[in-house]
Amino acid sequence: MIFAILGPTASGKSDLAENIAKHFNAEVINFDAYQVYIEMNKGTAKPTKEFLSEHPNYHLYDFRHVDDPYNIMLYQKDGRELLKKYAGKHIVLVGGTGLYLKALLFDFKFLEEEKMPEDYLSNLTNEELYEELLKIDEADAKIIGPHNRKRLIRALYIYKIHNKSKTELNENGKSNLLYDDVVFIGLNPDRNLLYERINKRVEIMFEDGLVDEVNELKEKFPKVNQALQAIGYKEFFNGLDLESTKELIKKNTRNYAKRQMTFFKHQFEDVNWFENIDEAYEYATTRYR
RNA sequence: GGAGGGGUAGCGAAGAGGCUAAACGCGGUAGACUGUAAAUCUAUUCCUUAGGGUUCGACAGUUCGAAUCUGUCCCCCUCCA
Repeated sequence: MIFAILGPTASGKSDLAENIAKHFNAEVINFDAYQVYIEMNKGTAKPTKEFLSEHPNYHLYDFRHVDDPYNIMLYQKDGRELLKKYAGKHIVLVGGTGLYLKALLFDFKFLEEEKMPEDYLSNLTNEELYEELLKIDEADAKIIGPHNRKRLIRALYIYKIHNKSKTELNENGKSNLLYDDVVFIGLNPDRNLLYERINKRVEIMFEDGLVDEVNELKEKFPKVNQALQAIGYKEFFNGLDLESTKELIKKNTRNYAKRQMTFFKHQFEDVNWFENIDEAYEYATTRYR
């Protein structure tokens, strides 16, 4: 069985995964875009290094340096290799990056490509980018909208290097589930409760030394920017005092949790939703063996 | 006690007779999503059975018409005593 555990941040996914993995003696594979980085610990709520070293069945955590950015294609490749390797065993997938999970389990195809230059099309205005994409791929342009600069540029870059529009390219990789033994288990705690837990968690991150970790990161990797877009890190660059920074992190995390729910609710079918981890655990362990 | 300034939607804040259910920001809610995804972007936010109904500290006025003008009252802030 492949148990895919999804839900917003601070919903209890990690605990649930740990319990289910223990019960089934399963391999655990992460699908969280930021827990892959070695230098990011406190702010990502990653399992501790001690825990990971004692649990060799945990995969795709803490293995990548922040100056060597990871991406969805690499994730898909690494993840699928692991799924193949442990095909005979129970597997637990946990994480918060819905798109990574989709790319792993569904029929998404990624072509080899050069990294997009940082300043690609930076001379064009949003309107010009939008007009350009409308000509090439009207459907995608309409989905992206005229203000979503980052994704407009990406769509145009795809066309430039692959000579096909995003819509054309995605045709061969529709939303077909590639594995037939996947059980989706979703955690959806009461919103107020979730927000309380998020607030509390951020407090604990600060107590645990998040500030030191961020300072160290800034010092060691002054040029890294991808990793520092993460919530719990980017807020330290706003020139705010510590208390305001903390409140901003709480707010951004709450907003993020909401976005995660939207993605999981709408991008995955056949999810068994639970309000708390006990019900979810009960479901997983009594229904499957 | 004296002199000023102010009370506007969940919060901050514009508006100084009709174009105002009230700009804008924040927060909230809903949504989009195929290579930066903890990213990026969109919609909505007084109530509503969608026809309307109640709003700008309270009450009473002026006016065809008031958040905007007048009076009284209640709060808040600053300065002088």
